Amino acid sequence: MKIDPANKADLSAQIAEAIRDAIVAGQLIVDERLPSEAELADHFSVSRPTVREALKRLAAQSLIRTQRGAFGGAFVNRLSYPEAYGQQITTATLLLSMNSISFDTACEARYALERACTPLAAQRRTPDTLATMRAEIHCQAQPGLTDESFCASDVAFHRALVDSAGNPVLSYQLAGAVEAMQPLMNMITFTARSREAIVGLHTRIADALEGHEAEAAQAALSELEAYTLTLGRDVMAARARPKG
Amino acid sequence: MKIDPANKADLSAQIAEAIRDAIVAGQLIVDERLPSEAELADHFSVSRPTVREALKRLAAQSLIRTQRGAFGGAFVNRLSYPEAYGQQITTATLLLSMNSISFDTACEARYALERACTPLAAQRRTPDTLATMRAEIHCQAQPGLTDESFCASDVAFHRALVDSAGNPVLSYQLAGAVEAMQPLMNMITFTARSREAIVGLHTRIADALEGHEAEAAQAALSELEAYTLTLGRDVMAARARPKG
DNA sequence: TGCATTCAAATTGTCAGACATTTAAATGTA
DNA sequence: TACATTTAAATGTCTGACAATTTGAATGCA
Repeated sequence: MKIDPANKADLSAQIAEAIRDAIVAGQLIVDERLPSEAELADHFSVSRPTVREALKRLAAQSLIRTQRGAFGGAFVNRLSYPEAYGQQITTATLLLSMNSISFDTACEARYALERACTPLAAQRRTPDTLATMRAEIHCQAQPGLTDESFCASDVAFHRALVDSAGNPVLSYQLAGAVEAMQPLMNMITFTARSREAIVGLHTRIADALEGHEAEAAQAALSELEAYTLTLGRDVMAARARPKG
Repeated sequence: MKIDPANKADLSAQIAEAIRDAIVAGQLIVDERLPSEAELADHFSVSRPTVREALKRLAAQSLIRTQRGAFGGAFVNRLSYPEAYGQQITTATLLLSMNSISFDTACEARYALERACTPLAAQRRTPDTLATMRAEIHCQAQPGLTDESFCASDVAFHRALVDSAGNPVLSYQLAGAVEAMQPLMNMITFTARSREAIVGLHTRIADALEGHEAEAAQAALSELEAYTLTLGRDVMAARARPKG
């Protein structure tokens, strides 16, 4: 973990990068303690606040954790799946909300990725993930549900579908695609009829996975994509219309 | 953007979270200027260094950018694709390297996701992405290439394959899956014979995309997955063997 | 000796004030 | 008008200090 060149900009960013590089390169092992802030300040010839700003940058990325007290300090953090999930979701959500992505584009990406999971899910689905899907389907069929709660349950169903594939890397990668859709889905008003249609397709997917029928699941998923697209387009058309 | 409760821990984290929530909730628009550090310090009743630590946390996540000078300050940053790519890649790479993911699991996830792109890629591939794939194939056929350069070119090929789908959301989601595999692939020693096989499969994929043949591309991709898996397993077996 | 208590040291968290640097607007001048 | 200078506002950095927290060792007592 070395020095900064004669660069003149943003010392804390440079220091953070140097430490990050050391972690990524494996020079700092998980749970290893970094030098104290005072030692780091001395090493990089900067003041302690500057070092602290650098450490906070790393903490924001879950690369380190800090502990107060004697023999405390900053430690290289094992990036856990929940932490990675969280970052993935907030990043994906912001990317979609800030870059005027069309509903179609986001929808296409989400369903393409989910279809990638169905063959594995049909093969490996567990009683646990099936039960989750059934429970969410039951929840979606409740009459008094708000649109927002319906969307939340929809997301939970799709998450269970992805988890059925039994591949944690896949679950991590899909977390963003599934969760980031929720704000877009929340713009849709779900009529009783559209809810019924969605619940029916969800049931077909769960049935297919339970019966280890990959193609049937994929077909139902594609139908769901097409139906979601029409719902989204209706919303856009209604917005474009001159009068309410 | 409001107050902190009577919580006693880590003011800078609380402040960062409050501002982040305001951004995610849309209370702070892209390119909007945040109050100055002094004003924020006053608003939250903390000192300026504490505010600065909070702002550095947000800067590390590309949520804000800062500008010096008069009428400078912190501005809500539009999360661009390149920035999101970068975060995606480092997070995915660390997740894989720190959690003892098996080669098989990572490989399965990567190829499942790539297969999700091939139908779209076969439909929308452009002369540009095809040219990139051809160029990388040509590069991979060079005799004097190091294993590392071969891997780098392999990653570039797959990235072009993903980009062929013409869906930026998909490209973003796949960035982590594709790039994070590179360290794992770097452990493999590519013989002349295995390189030949891979180049052959890459060529089949490129040909299939050029001819808009989705199934052929998918078949070649599946063969490539199987072959990559055997290469990875050979490495693992060689490591497990008692003597060199 | 054995155990509980106390104390000291190390380290992060926070604060206050100051100065340096950068940038753009305002001002002055030819 | 066009250009140079000044000025003000803001971030970047430093110094020094104190508070809070945690651990380990020293201490006191039975």
